[in-house]
Amino acid sequence: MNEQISQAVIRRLPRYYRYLGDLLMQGTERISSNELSVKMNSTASQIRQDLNNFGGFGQQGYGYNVKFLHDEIGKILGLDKVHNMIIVGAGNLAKAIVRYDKFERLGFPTLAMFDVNPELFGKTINGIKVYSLDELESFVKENRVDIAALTLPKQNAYDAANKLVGLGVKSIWNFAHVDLEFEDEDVVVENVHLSDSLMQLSYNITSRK
Amino acid sequence: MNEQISQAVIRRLPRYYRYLGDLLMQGTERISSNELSVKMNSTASQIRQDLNNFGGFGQQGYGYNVKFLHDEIGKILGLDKVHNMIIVGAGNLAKAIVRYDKFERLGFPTLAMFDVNPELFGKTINGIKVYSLDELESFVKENRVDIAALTLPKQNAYDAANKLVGLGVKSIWNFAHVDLEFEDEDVVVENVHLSDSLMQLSYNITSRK
DNA sequence: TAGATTGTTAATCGATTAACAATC
DNA sequence: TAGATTGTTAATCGATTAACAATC
Repeated sequence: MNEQISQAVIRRLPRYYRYLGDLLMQGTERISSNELSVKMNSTASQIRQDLNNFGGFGQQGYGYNVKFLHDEIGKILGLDKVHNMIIVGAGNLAKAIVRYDKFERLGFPTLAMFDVNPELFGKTINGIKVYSLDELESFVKENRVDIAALTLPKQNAYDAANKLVGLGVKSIWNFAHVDLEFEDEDVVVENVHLSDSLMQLSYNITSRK
Repeated sequence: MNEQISQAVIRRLPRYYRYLGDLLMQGTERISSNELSVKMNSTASQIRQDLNNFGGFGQQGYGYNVKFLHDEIGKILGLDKVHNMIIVGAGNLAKAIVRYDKFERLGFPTLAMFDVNPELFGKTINGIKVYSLDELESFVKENRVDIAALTLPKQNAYDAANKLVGLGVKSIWNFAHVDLEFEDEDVVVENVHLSDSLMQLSYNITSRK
């Protein structure tokens, strides 16, 4: 798999996955790109183009088998594998993530949380233990950590991120309001910048007036 | 202001705002599009194009005045105005939002939270009171509510969203994993789909292998 | 076989980058 | 005035949409 697929396409995959999951639950067996495009408010053409980046999942004259396509997109997204997660920074956002069962169900269990605040050490949130940041190194060495969610303040995010990458963690789900960059080319970063999102909303409010 | 500006541009504005804010704090007075592009890992051309959608903020031979540009982008994003916010669904994510002072500092104070759980009624989180969802109507009528953050489960999100829009709330910051659509054309929705974000990360992990 | 719908190529549209004249 | 750097037009690149032959 080497023809680099654009992030525009990747960003749409979870949405396909969600709509197909809904259809599956409703017991729908097959769907055409056109029917799906109506539901999703997109175009049949885009759907077919997107899917054909990964292979021919449909059948002429029939459309797509919902269950099969759902499974295939799941595999493309790596949802057939378990990705162990740790959360660095045990604040409110961390709590929200660790209490949100859905991530675990999707194959992203949280193994542990880390913080600098000694009052939290040893406490558990939703059954997940909070460790001292000092224990990060030994923890990462003893456990397979696929993803580190960074939910700490801007100022501490850089150091934590570098430490994590130094320890071999290859992917970071970054909630801190900074742009992380690494020398190591195969570190993957996904940013969730809530204030950027809020500002975008604000712009769209303002521009409608 | 009518030449519709693309969301691709808008999505970059908060990032400009952040970098300019950092420069401001460092005491930098002026910056050229080229210097800024190096810092931001983008292109000088893109920066100039983006900014010129809104006006000529620079000066030939000089570059951009950091403070002036920062302020102007703030105004474009509507950060010179206060946007009152309520949070519907007083779960962990709601707590994270209401405890994150930054939003208030940016001009997005939270007025109140709403939930269905009677145990929460009357409680305050970070000084913000939790009301019953039944009180939503009277609250919205008595207070100016610019933004409603939706942090409740999928199943309840539709109803809450429709109720809000029916009451005249024009913009929704949607954390529920559904796509909201409204007849009212000037309702603005900004989605934060955390699981989509996580899946995108997962894809990028998988595709690097 | 006829009808439906995909997979895929071609056309269009929009966004990014390059180039350069205008101007501070 | 000379140098720097913008604002803006033109060129390129990439993503979306349209069209249609392939095929179930």
